[in-house]
Amino acid sequence: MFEDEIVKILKNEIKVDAEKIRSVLEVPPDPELGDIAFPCFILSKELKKNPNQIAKELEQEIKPTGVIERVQACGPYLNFYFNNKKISEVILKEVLKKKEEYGKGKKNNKVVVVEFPAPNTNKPLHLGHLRNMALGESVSRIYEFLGYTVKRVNLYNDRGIHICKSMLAYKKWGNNKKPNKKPDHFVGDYYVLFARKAKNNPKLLEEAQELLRKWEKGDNKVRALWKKMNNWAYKGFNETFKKFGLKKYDKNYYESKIYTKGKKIILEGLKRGLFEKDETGAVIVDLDKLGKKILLRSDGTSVYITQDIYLAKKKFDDFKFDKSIYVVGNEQIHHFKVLFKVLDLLGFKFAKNCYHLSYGMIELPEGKMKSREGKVVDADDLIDKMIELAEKEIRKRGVIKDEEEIKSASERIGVGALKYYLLSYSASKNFVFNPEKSISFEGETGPYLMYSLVRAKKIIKKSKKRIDYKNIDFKLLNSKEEVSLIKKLGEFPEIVEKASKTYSPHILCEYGFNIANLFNSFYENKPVLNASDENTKNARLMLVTTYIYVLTSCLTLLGIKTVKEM
RNA sequence: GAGCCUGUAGCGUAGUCUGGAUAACGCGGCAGCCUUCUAAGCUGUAGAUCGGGGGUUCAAAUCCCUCCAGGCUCACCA
Repeated sequence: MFEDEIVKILKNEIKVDAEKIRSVLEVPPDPELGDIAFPCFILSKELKKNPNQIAKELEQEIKPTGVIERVQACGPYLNFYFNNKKISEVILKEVLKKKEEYGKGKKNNKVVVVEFPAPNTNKPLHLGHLRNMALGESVSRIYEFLGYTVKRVNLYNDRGIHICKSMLAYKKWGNNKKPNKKPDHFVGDYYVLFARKAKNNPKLLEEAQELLRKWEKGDNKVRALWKKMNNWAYKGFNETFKKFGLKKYDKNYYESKIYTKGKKIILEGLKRGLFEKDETGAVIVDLDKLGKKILLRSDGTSVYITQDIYLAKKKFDDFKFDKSIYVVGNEQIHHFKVLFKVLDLLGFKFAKNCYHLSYGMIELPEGKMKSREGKVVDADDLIDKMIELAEKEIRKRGVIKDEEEIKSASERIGVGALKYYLLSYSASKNFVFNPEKSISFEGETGPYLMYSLVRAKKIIKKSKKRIDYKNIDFKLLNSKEEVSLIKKLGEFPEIVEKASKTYSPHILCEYGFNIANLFNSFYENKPVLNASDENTKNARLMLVTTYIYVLTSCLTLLGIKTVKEM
């Protein structure tokens, strides 16, 4: 926020371009050492002096101006100290003026398409989907916040042999029953049943394949069953999406509608000599380091990537996106490299704006999740368990009395804890999920941030009277608790920017925890309502108010809902 | 065989892109703090040869090489 001033000052003293100066500026490891440091190493070669001496000389020559109060050499570093009163004034006034808009980007005309979580319709969602959804939703919100128009899309893998398996099991043993439980779970049960029965009866797989052939021919009965079961799946998914706090999808794509498409694009590419035909008649592309890839089978039918090529173009036609983000697990890294390369070969300009946001797998202490064997952490079960645990904690504390409020707060706290947990890892990391130990409500967790917000809000609520923030004496906010919190609040806009550029919600998790942590120290040590005098009280109230705006924004970007009390 | 990802206190992670000051945070230990705005909180303390080994550099968790361990992937599965 204030680095420009330092760059300007240094530029007058040394012959290094602004860009370079800015890039080496850093935040000292200890606040005692100042706010911004300029390491003088880069000058020592050119000036043939040791950096300590350079720092000393610069210290003599530079006269503090503006928000800079003091310049001090410390070894090879030249440390700049801000005038706390001045930067407090700038930051707090800025937040208070913009309120929930603080850190927001100006509305631009750019469109970002985010695809997630692309489930199969033969079984319910699991923990992996929750990680996917938490990431997809958060990234969507971050881009929206920065002024982009975000289109959330989902792709349903609604056809294929796996779907036919659950269909067959239902046909054989379902007795035409209607779901007596959450409908996607009902469907999933038949998928597991199929796997169990097929273990001792290989003929079942043949039957499922026969079912798939009938489906492809458009057999009325098979299609009707397929529709019925898929609708159960969708109904169940939608409940989970809602419970997990996803915003509505702008568009759903269905594999059944596109799985034969894309052929035309490939054949045109073949005509233009981009691809070749092998001796069997299959269309292939040689991508050098990425290897070869079949684009059309020898019988002329599409493979998976064929429809993905079609879908990529369809998305572009539908939304004219400036960026298209695929939230998909890291086992498909190679697939997306190939996809984007082929799109590029085909001459689609949007190819370079496609991004695969890949994330690591979640394993259980006993090993990988296997849905066929029912060895999964089910999404709904986990969400429900979190909500239950949250409710237990709420009742233990007894702050909330109203039953409706308890229910609503349990949901928000349980889901908030889960989301924070899933988002706090860098996406690329695999991790082991331990149901007993993984998610807690204390320490660096979602509820920690939520609780800190509740305390802040309570202060404002209790203060009752409206405060005139025009006549605040900012030098009263001079304790280390206050100053460090204010400085951190000032970082919010750049933090959001960084999170968007690197598709990294975990940066916001960490930031939210940092400000909550600083606020809690402030809360512990600096009474607001019982401050020693009225001016101090008002200044602190202003700080609390701005904190509420920033933390609320931060939580919203993570997809975490807030509560009034807890 | 090749490519990509991961390896940081007992445990879980951030920091690696863009090299800089005593490697940061949470959990768990240990020692404290509720007559004062909600203790889902706060304070203090112990705990790390940053997977191993080389190299580059004034300076390496960070860059390069190499080895080890785990995961994922490599043309008609999705």
